[in-house]
Amino acid sequence: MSNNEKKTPFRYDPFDCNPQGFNRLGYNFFQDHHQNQNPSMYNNQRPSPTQGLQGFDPSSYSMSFTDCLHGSMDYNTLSRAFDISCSSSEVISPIEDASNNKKSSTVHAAGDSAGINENPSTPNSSVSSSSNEAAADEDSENNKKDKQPKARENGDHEKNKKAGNKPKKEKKQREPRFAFLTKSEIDHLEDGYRWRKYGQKAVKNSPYPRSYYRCTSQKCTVKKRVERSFQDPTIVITTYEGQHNHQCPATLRGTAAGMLSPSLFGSASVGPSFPQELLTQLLPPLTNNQAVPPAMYYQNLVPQQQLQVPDYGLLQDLVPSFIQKREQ
DNA sequence: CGTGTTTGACCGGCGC
DNA sequence: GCGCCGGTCAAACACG
Repeated sequence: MSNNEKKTPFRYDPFDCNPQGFNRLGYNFFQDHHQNQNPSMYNNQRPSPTQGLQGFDPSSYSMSFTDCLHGSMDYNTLSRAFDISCSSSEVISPIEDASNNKKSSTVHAAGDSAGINENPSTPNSSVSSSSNEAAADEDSENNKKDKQPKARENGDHEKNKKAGNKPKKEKKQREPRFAFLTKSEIDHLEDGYRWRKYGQKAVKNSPYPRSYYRCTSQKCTVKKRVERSFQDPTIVITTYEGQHNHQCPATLRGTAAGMLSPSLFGSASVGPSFPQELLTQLLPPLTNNQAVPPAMYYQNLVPQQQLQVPDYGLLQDLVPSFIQKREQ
């Protein structure tokens, strides 16, 4: 119910461009890379609690992220940018897709710390992750269930599920996913797009349910999941899947999103006026098949001091994998 | 009436 | 084979 927004005092006002508005939300991001198929990455060394955004210099990202904004980078490039960034900031870390396989879902979702227990906490308040199925994990991913019944997504889903028609496992490329950890009291954050909730499920080992949203725009298959970290209820985990193939409604309306010029993403301009909710509006339309993790924007925009999550297993689970990837 | 939410049922993968 | 679980569907419902 969109009433969540009404309830929370932290409701973001897109027009509120003051720094405080920005600071209301602490966030970071994690990237759930599908290419990281090695489950062990979750279990291995964890970054020290002092790692994370410490020393993170947003300005170092400006180039890459600006490019991202313009959709001029491919995912590999982005990844490289991430790696570079990581090397200097130790912030970003690719992680397995949070939901494409059970392993990872247990990881980031709430609570099932099974498999990834001890994790030095990261000082960051938020983490984001993205996954790019197209990138590298075809094998395992494709063999796994394609939860989103392809047929359904394509429209002819009518009675398929009942009919039990199994059009054999066709290779399915899943949409890239980008997850965000947001410190917010709002469950469903405004991001400029319109979403329709199509499901809600209880999350194992978590008192907080997970909500499933789908972009209401026709032919836009973007979905997002929203759940709350059970370890730190103030953290909302939003996972986007896919990219919008249309303009952001808010942008079209000439709202705040329209004010957000990509140039503002320059390091110097990383304005406090960029609330998390708006960031996704800046995502370029699906002009190519590259994944452009909004997370990067977040990363670029979020001053580390805003990241203030004290404890959250989620992040702990997510960040380490980044580190490892970087070290590979 | 259009739009969005709720919620139980269903599907399919996975582990045992 | 069975149960668990994540994800989705779709009817019913709520709301403006």
